[in-house]
Amino acid sequence: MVNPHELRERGLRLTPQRELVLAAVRELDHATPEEIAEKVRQTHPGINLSTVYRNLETLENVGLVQHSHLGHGGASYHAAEELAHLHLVCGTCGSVGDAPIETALSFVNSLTEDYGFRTDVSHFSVYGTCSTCSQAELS
Amino acid sequence: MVNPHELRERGLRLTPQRELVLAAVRELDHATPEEIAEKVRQTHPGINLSTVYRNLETLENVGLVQHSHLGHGGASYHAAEELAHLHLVCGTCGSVGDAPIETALSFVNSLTEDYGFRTDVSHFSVYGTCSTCSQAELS
DNA sequence: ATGAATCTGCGAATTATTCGCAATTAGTAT
DNA sequence: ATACTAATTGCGAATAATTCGCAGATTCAT
Repeated sequence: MVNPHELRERGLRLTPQRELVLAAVRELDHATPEEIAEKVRQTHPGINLSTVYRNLETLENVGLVQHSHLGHGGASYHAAEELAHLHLVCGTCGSVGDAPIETALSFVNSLTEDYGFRTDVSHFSVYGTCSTCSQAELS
Repeated sequence: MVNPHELRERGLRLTPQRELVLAAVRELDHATPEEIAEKVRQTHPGINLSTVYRNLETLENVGLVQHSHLGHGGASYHAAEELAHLHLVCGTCGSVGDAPIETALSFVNSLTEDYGFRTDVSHFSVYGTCSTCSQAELS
């Protein structure tokens, strides 16, 4: 899951913790630091939460992982190579749906044209009500 | 600034703290609970931060105020009657720009059509890089 | 004026994240 | 292999933001 060279090439040391954090991010997809720590503990029970936070930051700095802000505000991490997509966060049930990034293309383009604002699509979140909860409201 | 009846009509008691919190939200526009407390303290020095939090929640429940999540995650409150607009949050300098809600209209519509997802535009945030920071990057 | 329910203040509890520091470890030079 | 330096880890404490419990105060209907 983790090629030692991808870390060394970016000037990072190869530690078991770091490799496991990266592997966990890749396996879990959109996980909180706490969830990532949980996953890592399956093979490395002693890992400290601070170490997870620090490695996430380090891995993000070298471009191997990214984070996005979903509903509540707590950051959620995913592998950089993962296809970027939109997050549809339901404020009622808390579910997070996905939509292809192309859906936002013309919207993103108009922000660039009109305001010079370059939207970071991977960091982008949409809040609202999912179809399930919308229907439940009617009854 | 605050008509007593708007609170009573919604089943809320009229307390100085509550009125001041609502007035502060209306004056400040997009303020954090801490900033709102600060404002209220100008006329009511003793107000407790918990009271501010509780009143914001109460006022939101009856539809007088709303909150949105900007950059970092901390909630920001504004009056419900305020014109809704998009927030363009710059991840580099932290500035928050505005754009008219119409910019997102077709985007919002396609989410509804394709996914049944009803986007809550007032809760909507766009992350990216503002034009100033974009230009600074080039040098 | 009285009473019940609502609010407030206060301090403690939570949750999420960061920090300082000493001990350990990885990678490099010998 | 050995030794050295800098990066990294674990740990516990520090912060920051928010929530909670509870006792006393206040609002509002009677």
